[in-house]
Amino acid sequence: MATEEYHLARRRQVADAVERLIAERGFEGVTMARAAAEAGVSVGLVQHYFSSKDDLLRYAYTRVTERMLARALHRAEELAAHRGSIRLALRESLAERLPLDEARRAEWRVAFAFAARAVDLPDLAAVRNRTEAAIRDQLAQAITNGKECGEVPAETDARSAAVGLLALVEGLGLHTYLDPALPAPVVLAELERALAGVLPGECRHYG
Amino acid sequence: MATEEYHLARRRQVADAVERLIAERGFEGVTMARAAAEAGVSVGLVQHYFSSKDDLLRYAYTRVTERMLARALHRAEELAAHRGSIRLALRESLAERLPLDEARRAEWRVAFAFAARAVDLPDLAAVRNRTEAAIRDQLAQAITNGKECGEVPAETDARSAAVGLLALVEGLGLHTYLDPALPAPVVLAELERALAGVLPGECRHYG
DNA sequence: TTAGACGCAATATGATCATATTGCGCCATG
DNA sequence: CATGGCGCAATATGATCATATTGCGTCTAA
Repeated sequence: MATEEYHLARRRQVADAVERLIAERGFEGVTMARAAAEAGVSVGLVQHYFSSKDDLLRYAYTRVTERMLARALHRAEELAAHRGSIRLALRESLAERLPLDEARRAEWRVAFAFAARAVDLPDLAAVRNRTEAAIRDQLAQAITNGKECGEVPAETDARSAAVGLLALVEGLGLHTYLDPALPAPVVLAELERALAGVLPGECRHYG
Repeated sequence: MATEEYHLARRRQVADAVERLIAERGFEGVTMARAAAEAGVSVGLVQHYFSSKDDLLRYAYTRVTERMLARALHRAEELAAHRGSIRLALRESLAERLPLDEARRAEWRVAFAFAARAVDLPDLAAVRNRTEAAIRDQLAQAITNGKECGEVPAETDARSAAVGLLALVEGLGLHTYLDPALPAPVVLAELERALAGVLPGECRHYG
């Protein structure tokens, strides 16, 4: 009965409830009692599986970032298989991080809430930095591939370019989320412009 | 004795204390009692001048954004007077918003803390959107000026470009602040690359 | 000179939370 | 059938806060 599998499932059950709470009421809306209620369990259970609230939050954030990363990797593989242009691949995977529809808005809100708290909580910052670095590597790899087939100028520093693209997407995300007056086409056009800056060429081979 | 001037000074005294608290302990570190202590006054005084904590925070944020905006305007005038290149002017005023030294880190932390809360508090979001729009206008104006003297291609949409540049700077700021492993030169280089994307030319006349 | 309003201090109130404590049912094992 | 430990539920504890209340000194104006 003490299966590890079972324990893991309970931890996830609570962590998922935390995500839902953040999406609905923001970070401030998360309390031990509410997390328990949302997960349909008792406060005692939550305490049993997490040594403190910080521990719970760190676990929940790790889950969020792992999911984001897994999606990025999956998408990269998918596109490698289909051999589309690198620029197209980058556009897709970057645009996916923008809060342009309700589902993405909810996800974005959760991820951003954690990022904002990471400014004060080094634990969360560490989780975040690890993930961002992995995503940057992913982007940098794609850009490097682009060099080989002429989509990207040889003198481009792939790692720097990845930093810039990722930062742009995060900034655009914040604006998009907060300012309903900002039209989505403008946001996407700016992403496109930035991509054009990095990948002036086009090619059909990938990887 | 009931001079308006006096009232204003007290309000500012408390609002400044709030800023210091955020810079030192983050948004969570702000309580009515601590704000009063930091300002060197009683809790009663704070309550007397602000109808609620939210009111106090909104006032403090308004002050922060007004200062940022005033600085942007001042810098624009300064550069118009000296007639440097527009690209130089944009670089300066954008780089200024990055947390690259301790003073800017503190300012950035305060501004970001408010922006993060703005996700949940529409009052703060309104304050923010107003300011961001003004700064974007400022940038857009500079870019438009660039068209007249050939620094900027005629087909560029100045407003869109401003959105992109501002978003990039905000994203770079977040990365810079959270990730000490990210070298400052890379961040500045990416800002430069983005500027090159918008202003491929150079010219010496401004305004 | 006194009535009252204003500016503020001190303290009370009550809500909310994270966490500590206690104990109970159930299952495995002896 | 004991017994002991594990998984949890229920509740207690104490801290922290925003805000309400109360009252006091001082300046103003009649």
